[in-house]
Amino acid sequence: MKTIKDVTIYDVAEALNISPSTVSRGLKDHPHIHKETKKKILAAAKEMGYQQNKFASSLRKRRTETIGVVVPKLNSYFMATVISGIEKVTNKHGYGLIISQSQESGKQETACVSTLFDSRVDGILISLAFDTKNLDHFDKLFNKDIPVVFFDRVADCQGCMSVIIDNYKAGYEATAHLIEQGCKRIIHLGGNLLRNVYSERFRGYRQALHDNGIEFNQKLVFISDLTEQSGREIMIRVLKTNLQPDGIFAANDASAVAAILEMQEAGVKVPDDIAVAGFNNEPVSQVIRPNLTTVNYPAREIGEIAATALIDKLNNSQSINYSTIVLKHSLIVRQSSLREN
Amino acid sequence: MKTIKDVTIYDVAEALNISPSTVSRGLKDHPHIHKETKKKILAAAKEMGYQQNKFASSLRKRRTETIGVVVPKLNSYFMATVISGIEKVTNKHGYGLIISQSQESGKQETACVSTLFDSRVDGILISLAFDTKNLDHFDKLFNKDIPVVFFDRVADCQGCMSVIIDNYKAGYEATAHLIEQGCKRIIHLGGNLLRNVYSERFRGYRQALHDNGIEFNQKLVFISDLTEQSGREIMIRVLKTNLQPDGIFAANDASAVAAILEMQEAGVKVPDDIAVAGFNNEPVSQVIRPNLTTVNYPAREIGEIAATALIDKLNNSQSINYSTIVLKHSLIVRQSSLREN
DNA sequence: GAAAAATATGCAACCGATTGCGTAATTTTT
DNA sequence: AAAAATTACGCAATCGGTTGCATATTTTTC
Repeated sequence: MKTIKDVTIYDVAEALNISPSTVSRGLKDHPHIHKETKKKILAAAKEMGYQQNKFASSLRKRRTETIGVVVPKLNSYFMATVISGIEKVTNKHGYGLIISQSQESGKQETACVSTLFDSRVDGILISLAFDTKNLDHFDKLFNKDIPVVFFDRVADCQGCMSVIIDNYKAGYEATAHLIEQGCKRIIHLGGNLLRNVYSERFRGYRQALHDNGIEFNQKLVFISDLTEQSGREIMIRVLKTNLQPDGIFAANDASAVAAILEMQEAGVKVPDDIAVAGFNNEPVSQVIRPNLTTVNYPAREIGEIAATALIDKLNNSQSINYSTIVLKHSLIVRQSSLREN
Repeated sequence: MKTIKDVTIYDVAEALNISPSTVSRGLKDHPHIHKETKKKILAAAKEMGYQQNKFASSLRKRRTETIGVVVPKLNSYFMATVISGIEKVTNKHGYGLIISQSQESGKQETACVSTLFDSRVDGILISLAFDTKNLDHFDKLFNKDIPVVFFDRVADCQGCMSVIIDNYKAGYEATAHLIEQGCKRIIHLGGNLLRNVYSERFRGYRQALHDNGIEFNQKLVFISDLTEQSGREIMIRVLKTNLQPDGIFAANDASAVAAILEMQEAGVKVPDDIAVAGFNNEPVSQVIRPNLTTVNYPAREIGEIAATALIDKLNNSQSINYSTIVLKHSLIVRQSSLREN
């Protein structure tokens, strides 16, 4: 066994002939320690290869300097980018990150939150699973005043923060744009309406129809898990009916792309027969021909801001308790919806 | 302040009128504890809402039950999928995960490893940055017998494990396939040759040329960072020269897709004028028209296996010390390289 | 120049789980 | 029935940093 003994503050204290408490305080720049003493401590610590033991510290301080993250799925461009943003911020502030996936299942989500709780994370960043119905699994956290920041797929709950975009407005804009291009029978490919992002986009869709004197038709709305698979299946079904859509507003790019591919195979022309708009501005939107009109979603910023908000809260519990941060989005118009006028 | 006191083994011990050590042992199924006693302990612990304090445990056991992960970039489909696989395994075994990004920089990588070391992770999973030149930054870990498992972008070092695919063979197969389709002047879009994955793919490319009596031409090789951006720029340059390529073997899908898009804009026909093969089988390969021929890379499996190997090593340090695990890949032939014969 | 205040350092009790060793109770062996 | 082995449990030290309070030293105040 090669378990080399680590250097502790006791070793440093002994080397300098001072007490461990002074070393501890010196290391963290405590105001009561003399400048010269601090210098000596820092120098000795460095030379001896001292390395703080975080457990001892956590044990005593009752803080782990670790943040838990729960996302529905890791392997989407959007989520990976959000996490990339989170990591950047937390890393800069010396926090560790524990990442887990709910796999779009409320049950799994409960398990993830529970595990993070058991790991005593200082706070949690979360985007809800498809079928999460209530927030009971957060009670443990609330009871212990562990802050929770929701991003993207958020929930109403008092005292916790949310980082989102205005999904209603974005849905409205996308739909209005399609209408402007002459669409009158617009299909909506939506996600589970339990989730704010999807219900809001849907609401925007309906309102845009209404404001432009188009009657809402429930038959044109398809709710699914928004996977490529589902997009294809729905499109196959649609093309067999006589719904005769002339536009599609999809709640994500994956299903929009799937729909386009399926239409092209069936000989339907995009955008002339059917114009399409997606959501998220994933890279694939610029690969598909015609390029996909979509809503730009500031993924990295969402991650950065959510993480910053959480850390802020942790460092300064009486900080401003804003409940919601809304980031800017923008409609990116590309060929998939642009018709010659 | 609402810092509610946690339930400890002392509380449980007191409630049952036994000693804390017995509670501790009972909780982890120690063989010296009576069955009935264990039952009582478990029941009481559950009822009282006992929750293990991992720091106290880590402090004493000198283990964190946490694994560090370093990847070049998080926001690629490939990496996100690998991590998804890692998370699945580590989560099942009760390990936490600390994820960090080197951003393809050796310097950043050193910082990441150092931070993970300071966090006392039990082991590390890593895929090397583009320009990592040596393994000095792992010395700390080696000195303390902290196991390191490399995946995808690996390095030679004694005593550590690697999880990869046979990149040489894959490169060979992709190139041979293009040759079979009649290509004679095949461009190679490669990555930094410091990294095994790219040098091996390149080696496969050369060998396939050689075995088919085609002379290697350095002018047809373009080394870059393999971003979409680079792919486009290189292609623009190529189309201005009189290199007259009739095939492209790209070391990843992103650059292959970029090349195709650029060619299509220039009126070059894929695959008839130039046939294309990529690498990784990212989702985008099935969106681009024509669909991209590529090498299927078992990303999730790589993550799962690397994590399993590491945990195995942690739980059983005298476990079999295989140095390398090679997973199966497969060439997926699609329209981008298929010509009418 | 004595009292008060400010500055600098040390003492020792934590935080909560783990574990080597000792002891008591029970069972097995001879 | 005595000795040995096994089983079940408790004692108390330990992991290493933190922090309230006490003490020592220096500076400021009147």
